Amino acid sequence: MEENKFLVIYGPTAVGKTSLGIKLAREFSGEIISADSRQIYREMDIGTGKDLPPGAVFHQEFVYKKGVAGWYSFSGVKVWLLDVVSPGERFSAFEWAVLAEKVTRKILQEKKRVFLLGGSAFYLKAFLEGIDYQQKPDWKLREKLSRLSLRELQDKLKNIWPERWQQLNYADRHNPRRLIRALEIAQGGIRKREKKERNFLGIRLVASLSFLRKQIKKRVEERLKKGLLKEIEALLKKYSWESPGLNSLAYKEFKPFFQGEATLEEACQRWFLDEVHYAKRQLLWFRNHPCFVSVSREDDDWELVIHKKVKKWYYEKNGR
RNA sequence: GCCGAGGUAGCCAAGCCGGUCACGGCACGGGUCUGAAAAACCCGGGAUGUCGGUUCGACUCCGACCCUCGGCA
Repeated sequence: MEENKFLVIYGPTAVGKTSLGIKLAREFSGEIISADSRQIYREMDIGTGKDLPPGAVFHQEFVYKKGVAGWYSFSGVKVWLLDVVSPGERFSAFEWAVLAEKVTRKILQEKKRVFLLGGSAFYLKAFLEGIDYQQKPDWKLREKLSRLSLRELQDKLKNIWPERWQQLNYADRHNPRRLIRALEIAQGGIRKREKKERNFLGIRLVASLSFLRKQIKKRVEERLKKGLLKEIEALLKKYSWESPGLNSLAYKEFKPFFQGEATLEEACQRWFLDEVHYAKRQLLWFRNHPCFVSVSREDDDWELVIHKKVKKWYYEKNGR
């Protein structure tokens, strides 16, 4: 098996990545690593759309720091990195990339191909290209800095790390999170890390917004029927609205409802819109990346086209 | 029919006593992204119900009309 020849399947929510991934994995004997920043949370199945097969059993393989790595079988295909941490736990793109790396080795040991599949672009990016600076999140510092005004954060960064300030674009200079992160790196001494270079074929499965709107609408209704509200109630018994996991689509929108400040209908409307906005933002990633090919889900031959690309990727030299 | 309230963008909504290209929010469109990313942030286009009147000048004042809402009948 070709080492380090990854297949990446990326696309907006509700475009149909998972079923595509399972099909391809079966045919090309792959195992899937889920790149989903919300499905890493245990106990959050309906809202995050894990779509676990009925009676699916979690097979734990190893524990690394706070994360548990294991797999579920989807029609015979192993899907890794679901249910990694509890909803009360913070997680990061970097930590995900580390786990994904470890899982990768397991999969290769089994002589299987590695498929990375998911909609969390930043997670994929962290795995595929690495993250430049090494500096762990310092939540105490972040909390302290978050009390400063935008202006103060900007001035601070200009003083402490002027080069970084220069690099930031207009949008980021107004983004407290980015400024805080930059200050966090600066106070840690600015340690650079080597860039990663992965050999991969990226499939970017896309669709028009009107198509996605329809799909999202369906999903929203399905998930409500499946008992999303009950799932949230159960979560609230153990966690709170402040828990990292609960700050997810399909959950956070129901906070006003559960607190009596909005009707169910209003909450659902908000949720639907948030999902659409999310899909729109997802559509922006990787669209000009040289290793990604974009295929529209609305083309009649989309599956065929992808199939050919994958085949070429695995069986032909320089097949991209 | 009478009384009261009101008609500002797709929706919600500011606009004291008339004076630069009419505040915002949501939606919509376009983007950013290096350890919170389903996050956070940036940019953009659109509006004064209709007809008259007063005035140098009206979203703002007056009149009529047309709608909407609440109450009385």
